[in-house]
Amino acid sequence: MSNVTLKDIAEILGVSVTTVSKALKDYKDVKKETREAVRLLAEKLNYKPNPLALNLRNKESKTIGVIIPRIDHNFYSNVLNGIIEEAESRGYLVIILFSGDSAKLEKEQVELLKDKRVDGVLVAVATEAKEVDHLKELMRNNIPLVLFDKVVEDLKCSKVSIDDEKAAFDAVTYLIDSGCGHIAHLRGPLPTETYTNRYLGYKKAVEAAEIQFDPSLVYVSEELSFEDGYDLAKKVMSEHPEVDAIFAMTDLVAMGCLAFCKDEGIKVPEQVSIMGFSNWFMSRNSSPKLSTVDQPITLLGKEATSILINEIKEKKEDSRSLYRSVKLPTKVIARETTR
Amino acid sequence: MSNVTLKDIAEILGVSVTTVSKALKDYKDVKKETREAVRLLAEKLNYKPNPLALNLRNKESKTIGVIIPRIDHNFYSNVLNGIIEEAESRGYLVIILFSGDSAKLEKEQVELLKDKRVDGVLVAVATEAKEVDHLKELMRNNIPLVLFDKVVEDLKCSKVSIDDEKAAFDAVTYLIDSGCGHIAHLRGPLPTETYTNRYLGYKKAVEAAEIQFDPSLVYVSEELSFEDGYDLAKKVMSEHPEVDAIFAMTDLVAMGCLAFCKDEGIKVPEQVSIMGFSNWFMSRNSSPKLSTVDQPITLLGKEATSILINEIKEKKEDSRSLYRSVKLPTKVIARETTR
DNA sequence: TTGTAAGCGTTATCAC
DNA sequence: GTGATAACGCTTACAA
Repeated sequence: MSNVTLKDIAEILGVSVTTVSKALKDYKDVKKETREAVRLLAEKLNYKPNPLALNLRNKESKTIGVIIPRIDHNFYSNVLNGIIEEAESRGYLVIILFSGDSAKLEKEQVELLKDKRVDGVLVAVATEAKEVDHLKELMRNNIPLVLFDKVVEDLKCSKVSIDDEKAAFDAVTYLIDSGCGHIAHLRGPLPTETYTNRYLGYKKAVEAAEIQFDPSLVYVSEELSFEDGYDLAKKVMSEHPEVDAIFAMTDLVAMGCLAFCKDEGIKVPEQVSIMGFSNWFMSRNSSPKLSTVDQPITLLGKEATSILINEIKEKKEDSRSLYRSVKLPTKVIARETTR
Repeated sequence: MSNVTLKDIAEILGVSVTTVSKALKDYKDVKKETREAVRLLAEKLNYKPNPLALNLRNKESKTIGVIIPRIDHNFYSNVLNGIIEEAESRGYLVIILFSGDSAKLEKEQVELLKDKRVDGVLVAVATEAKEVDHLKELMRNNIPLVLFDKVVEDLKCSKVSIDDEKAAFDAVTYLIDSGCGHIAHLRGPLPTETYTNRYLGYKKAVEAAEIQFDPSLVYVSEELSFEDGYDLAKKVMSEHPEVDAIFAMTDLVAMGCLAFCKDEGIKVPEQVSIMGFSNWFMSRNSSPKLSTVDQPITLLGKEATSILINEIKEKKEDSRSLYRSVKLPTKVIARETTR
């Protein structure tokens, strides 16, 4: 059986609880033999300190909370991978809650975590979350907070995200360098910063190459779905037959484009290059294999967690440092849908 | 600010902590006015009981632990969806740990959860886990345990899984009913029960239709990858040109088969029907759209969690009931790769 | 070198 | 009606 307490050990050995506690923590003021005896018995009884008691005494839970919009999405499950690994290796447990991309639910989850006394919180803010009062409230309560993925600029806390603008810039520059001059861009819904940044990168790359920027080459996919990609590719090709490259803001949409081209007998990449975004594992399984942009997703989770835990430690030592803002670099993966 | 305690309220009101506690819990033996006053102030100060203290007192953590092989896999992230939702709605938080399909790591994670005093544990056992001593140890410690997905038969605890055998039986029967008589089966690696059950379902369906069972029509995919599907389809068609249907144990492999057929100009489903398994979201995005078997994955998570929490409650009341063993039913989704 | 006592926040028990 | 006390398991001044 388990659940051995200090008291149990103390009673068996006929010493006080204090002594047992000290012996186990290598206090110098306990006699060698006593210490040995205690350790031996503790080992034998498989003593493990009760974290519930420690939590209460130390006013910490050794737990961090994570709020993400959803989990059935490759991006977030990979981030979680990094978060959980990093947290575990540093002695923290992770509690996961979903916001379902609803500002209201996000607020409730923050509340729940606060009430549960987690030591710190990691949030990928909901798409529709404009208000950040609940996050400010967290900080007012002196609970370390780190934002990741979707980031709110005017909130004074650490942030970790992908450098979407540069990623898109690099991807489009790659297309241009490979000889494409009429590049269409399929972007995501407007209010989302991620997609706006990718769009901005596209625009800058085009302009940097001294190609006239043509707004009519930018299309919006609302659903970010395979079907959207298929339909939009059709639209692009009929409205702009001169197009020789499509840069889609996510792989699934790019694969829709690819399917359309195959169905229409449009040669990829000879006639039209296709560049995706995310390096989703399925992108390796298309034929031709999709070129895309790789994001260090797991690293994103690790990094955010590492910063958060550092802030938790700093808080305990009253040595608060400046908030960090990290943008992780990406890499263009040229496979077979680009020249 | 937060972190208001009973003591704070008591001091302000000039009553004892006991009275405050009672007032807040609707004890009948506290005067109406006192109760009102306490509640009002508690509300105003936004008092929230400190769960760390409650945990210690009640010897429970209101937390359940989950061990899964990995998270970057559609199946497990969907299960987690169900687990977290159900747990949250019943007042429990969820801690997630990975086994990486390693028996050794799984053992360590179980240990960690035990030390952390979670109230119950949910495990999808690692593929290579043959030994279950660590799980037995949990039960010896009287910590409720529910197994899900991969299940170990000779362990006395509740289990929730998909009825793989019946699912495969139904899928293959569908193929037979649609006129296929030479059905190849692509199964997963041998020691895994899931794949063996699907294989058994395939075999039974064939035999039930009085078709001579031919072991050479069964192929093993070690990697469960798209490429495996592609290569295996090639092998099947060259070794058994008479084959008019392929039943693959997972959608990704089925999509590999489909890609091979397309490349070779084999008409699907006219010449060869293809049936996948899992109803992975991408299966809707192939052309033709993949027929498959839908599994109630999120429900699996919900169900396992519900049973676990019930057992936790029963344990508190010393009213242990029998272990439940649930097999969730599946559904054949006939799309365009079957007749 | 060892032990006593207080405290973390809560609640159940028993006096008053 | 109300409150003092003990207890959950652990740590740490402070005494002895």
